Amino acid sequence: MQTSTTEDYLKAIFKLSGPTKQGVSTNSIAEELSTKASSVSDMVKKLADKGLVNYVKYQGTTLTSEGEDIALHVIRKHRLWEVFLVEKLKFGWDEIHEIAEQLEHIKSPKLIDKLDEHLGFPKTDPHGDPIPDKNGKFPELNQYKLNELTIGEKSILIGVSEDSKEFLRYLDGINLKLGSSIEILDYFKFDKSLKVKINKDTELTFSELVAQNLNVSKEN
Amino acid sequence: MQTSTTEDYLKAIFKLSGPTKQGVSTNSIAEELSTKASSVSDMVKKLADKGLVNYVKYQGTTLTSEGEDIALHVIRKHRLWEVFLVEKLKFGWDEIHEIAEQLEHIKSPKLIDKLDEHLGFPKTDPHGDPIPDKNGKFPELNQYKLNELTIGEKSILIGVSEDSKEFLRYLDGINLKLGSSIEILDYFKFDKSLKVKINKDTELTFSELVAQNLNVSKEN
DNA sequence: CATGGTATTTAGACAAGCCTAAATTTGTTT
DNA sequence: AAACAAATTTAGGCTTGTCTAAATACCATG
Repeated sequence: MQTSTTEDYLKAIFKLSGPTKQGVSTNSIAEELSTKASSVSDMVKKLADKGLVNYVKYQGTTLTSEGEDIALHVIRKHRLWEVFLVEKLKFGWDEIHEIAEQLEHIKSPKLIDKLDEHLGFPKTDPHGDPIPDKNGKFPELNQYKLNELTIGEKSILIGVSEDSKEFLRYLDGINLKLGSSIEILDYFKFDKSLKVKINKDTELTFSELVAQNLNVSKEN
Repeated sequence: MQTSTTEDYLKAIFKLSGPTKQGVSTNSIAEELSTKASSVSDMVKKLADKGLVNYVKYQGTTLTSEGEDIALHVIRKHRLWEVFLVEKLKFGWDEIHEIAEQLEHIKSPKLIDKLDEHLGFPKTDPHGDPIPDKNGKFPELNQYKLNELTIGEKSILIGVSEDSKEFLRYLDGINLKLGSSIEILDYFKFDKSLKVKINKDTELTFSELVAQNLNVSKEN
């Protein structure tokens, strides 16, 4: 059984790996977890000893399949608890993250299965993020964050995860609406920004932050 | 904010203090928490430094009012989660303790108040134990464990917390039924056993374990 | 291809809690 | 009152995960 710190590291590495499963830098893990690079260096060595990550000095970290499995189960728990907090306890969607950060570490497989049932086997959390099933498989949703797509894929905007006025005005300004098409032209690893073509005519660049908040369906 | 270890110590000391709020021995805390007396010695010193317990070497430990307040809030959380597990998730009453042991350490006052509301402000947990309110006050229930009474008090049996065949047959054997009267004649500190008079005619002795499982109303 | 800057790792410490073994206090028994 | 047993505390160490400071590796730029 893992400590909650171990679970936090695996979850952070999973999140930072992105869909391409690239190696994750020590510094990025440190930033994600609000800790120091030296602590991360120590820790990933220990995780590697336990077979949860692949780690080569100076070359970044990836999850092993066992590590990924644990990360997916933690994400499952986090997202199910978020559904509970919003649906049953009537929390606002902006208050639930840090509570779910704690609840996700509760150890009891039976608890989480019963919670899943109690909630009616939801497929997504209150932010629209997909909830892995008990085997760690994501449901087939045809709903993605734009930054989960790869170069060349075409998609349709079906929603946003952020509803601040600033963000929505920005989308207006570039003429991006629900139903607009978005094609990924290029991906810049350095800042994770995306070059895209929208509405089949306009090329522009999205920062990672913008891309994360655009929910799309892949076009077949 | 307290660590969950601190909360566990305070809860254990509260439980062991009993209604008389007697000083608690190092060894009894160690046993309650499945740890060693030397660890307890260390820890109560630290708790005393933080103002949560009164500790005099070789003379036992009591809670300060601040320590008691924390203990009562942990108990509140534990019992509310137990209600949730049984009422909402349909757990059996025998499976919930260790899950609640984890859930009781979740930090979020708002969470616990919303949970309380969601559950309809229950006054007792699935074992019949009273749930302190958000100020740490126990509800007035006129329902007690027999071992919470003091010498001289008279009571009526209204329920049992343990429903094994062995226990129920034992009660039959001494002619103790719902509605029977029980008067506390004496209390033996050494093994926490009670000398009682039942049905206004028969004197006998209950072990602590038996007394804990007899729920009574005080007679006015 | 040398050099400087950034990323990363190592070295050495620290706090929280736990342990075993040894010392000390308390309290009981004669 | 002495001596022994039980309870308790102290001493010294261990693990997990953290930190700062110093050393080292990588890489881009000139």
